Amino acid sequence: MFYLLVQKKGEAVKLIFSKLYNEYGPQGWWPLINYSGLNTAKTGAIKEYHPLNYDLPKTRDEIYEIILGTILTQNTSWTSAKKALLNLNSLNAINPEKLLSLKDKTIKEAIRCAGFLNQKTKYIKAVTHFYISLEDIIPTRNELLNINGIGNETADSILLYAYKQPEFVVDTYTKRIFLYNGIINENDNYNRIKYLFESNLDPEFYIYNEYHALIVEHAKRYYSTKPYGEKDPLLQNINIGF
DNA sequence: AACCAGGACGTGA
DNA sequence: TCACGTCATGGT
Repeated sequence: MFYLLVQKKGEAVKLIFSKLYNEYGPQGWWPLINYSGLNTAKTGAIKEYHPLNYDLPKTRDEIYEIILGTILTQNTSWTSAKKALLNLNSLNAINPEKLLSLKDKTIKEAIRCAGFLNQKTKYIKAVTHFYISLEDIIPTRNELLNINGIGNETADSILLYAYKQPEFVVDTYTKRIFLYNGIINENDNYNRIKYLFESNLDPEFYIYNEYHALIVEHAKRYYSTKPYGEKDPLLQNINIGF
């Protein structure tokens, strides 16, 4: 009885991935300003997304840029977070040592546009000290969670997108889509939802990468204004038979 | 004018 | 564990 339900939820997880991928294609996450390789971006130019290129990030500063981005975009639109990153970039501060050489006030003004400037400045400095101490080692999830400012989603985002580790990222959009479609419950916590995905997908980082990015793309279209999901043309009635 | 944005922390049950 | 208030700014 329960087993059948679990199995159907697992099938839905797989089915929704293929539907989203067929609809939107590869998403090219995590966005990077001026990433290494390929063409020429001048200062301020943004190539940002890089579909089907799973080699990024390559450099130490590109990894660092993603870590900065995961904190800057907490409860904030990517548009705002990106502006903050561009401000930091114009200070040459998308580099851990350079960032720590800045005064708090300078950092705060640079990231003001992304909101929560006081706590995000603390968070960024904390993770930067940790990042320098790592010296090219891949951090563990618990190490990340012990840093002030890094919770479940940010830890998984860093592991998945900065370090290519197969850790599924669960965000508010994920909860919204899968709750609306009857695949999770209101009271399912972060790790339970994470397990639903990880136990039904091949543990490949590029699959988790695309799935989370596709969820965000789809949710921005149909799950941002209430009533959430009502106009979703793709997943409507996907839960029939549960 | 209220609501939302690619959340996390501190507190008190 | 878990619900709740708080953190800040920008766009719709």
